Amino acid sequence: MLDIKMVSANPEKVAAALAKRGPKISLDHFCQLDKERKSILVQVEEMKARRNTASKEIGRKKQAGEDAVEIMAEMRHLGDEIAVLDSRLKEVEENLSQEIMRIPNLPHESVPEGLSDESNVEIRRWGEPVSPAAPKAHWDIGEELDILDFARGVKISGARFTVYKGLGARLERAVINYFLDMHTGKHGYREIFPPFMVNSASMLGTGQLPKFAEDMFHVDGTDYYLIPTAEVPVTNLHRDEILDGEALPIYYAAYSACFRAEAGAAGRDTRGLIRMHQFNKVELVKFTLPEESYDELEKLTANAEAVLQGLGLPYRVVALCGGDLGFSSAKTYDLEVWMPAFGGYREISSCSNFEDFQARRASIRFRREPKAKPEFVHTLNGSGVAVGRTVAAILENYQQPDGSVKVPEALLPYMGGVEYIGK
RNA sequence: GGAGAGAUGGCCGAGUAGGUCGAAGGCGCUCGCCUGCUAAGCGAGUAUACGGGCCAAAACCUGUAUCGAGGGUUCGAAUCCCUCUUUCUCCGCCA
Repeated sequence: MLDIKMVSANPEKVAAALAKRGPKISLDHFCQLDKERKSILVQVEEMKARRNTASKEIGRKKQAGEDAVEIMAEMRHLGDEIAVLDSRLKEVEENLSQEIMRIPNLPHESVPEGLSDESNVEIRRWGEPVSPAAPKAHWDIGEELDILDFARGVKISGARFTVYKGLGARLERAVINYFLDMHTGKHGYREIFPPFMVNSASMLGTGQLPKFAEDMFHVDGTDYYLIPTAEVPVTNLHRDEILDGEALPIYYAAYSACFRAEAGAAGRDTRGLIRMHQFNKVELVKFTLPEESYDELEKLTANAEAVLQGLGLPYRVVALCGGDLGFSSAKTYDLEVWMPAFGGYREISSCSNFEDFQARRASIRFRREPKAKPEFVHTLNGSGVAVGRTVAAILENYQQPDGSVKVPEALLPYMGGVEYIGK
């Protein structure tokens, strides 16, 4: 969330920055609530101050054996009035905090103008997209080789679930390990294996709640949600903490299964591994000094790119325009991998700098010096990268004329030396 | 799941017949003094949020709230009552 003080002091500036995201986001209601809150606060605090002095006076009188009945009666009235104002204040504050949580992050100045993904700007490409004459889609390859079983996924669970079998299951596991090993090795991230269910406070901390409840799976009768990404548990690791400035930046890499309801995606990507209710992902999360977060975003993106390069998968990097930017993000690069059967690039990673937007909501701070005032850290995260989509890309990019799939060299150690699937 | 005991400031730890307790004391930390350095010693200071004084900040002054969270009783609650969360110990169950 944004800083309430900052918004209320510069509503025009904030509105102008938000305009980049598209349809006007009105701040009028927010400003009005903020004003109301302050005026009630001034009144009620003055009344409480009076009550506090009077209460002390009563205590003093009683100890001195004097009569205090009159003041006590007076204070009873005042107490009633305070109660009324307090409850109104609470109501206003609740509305205000809902209102501030509804306002998205301000896009960074470098974010391209534009309202749809068509305005996203390609930054660079890596690798030569090569497609066989008649490329097969990964779901056909997977079924022909009997390593993906969509029909049985539907039977035992439902649409958007699949079963990996044999070398398919092994390939998925190999990719996970390859990613983790590269990030925790060469790239210097600390490995985290988080819970796959978190409480609502964590979901609020990273911004999935209150706005996006319908995108998640909730465990009935509990306060638990299935995580849509490891970003949630890993970023919340330091919720309500004050970190030592010396410890920054902190780099975490986490594998997790991810669960998404995909409400509103009916009919999209119904075949294959692209859009599942459950998928695997290795996520990169950083906590950094504010002045370093944009450098760190570049490095984070490069780290995500490195695994695609290591696998020899062609991809491109795209800077999201204002209209395509996620709610909490100030700037995002998407990595899109080449999918031969699709004949185009598909998103496989999203790397974002949230600046202090998540940190403020989750109260993640640091001190530059031991006695210095706490400041909010900047948080970043990026997929490093989506595993299911990577497997899909491998199947399509490494398909052979004889129907088999060549295993990328980097994965050989993880595949027990198997060089081809289906041979 | 059952029984019992806890949850206080950066840390440790007082504080239950409700009143001057934002909270003793200690440690740590900061600044100053002092001893030729160090150690010891002396003095002062040392929470956060949100308001107001000054709608340009900082500093300062001041108010309110905060002793796990929420609610209640009361003129007044760290202290009493209720609910919840959580930690520890024991029992049961389980991977």
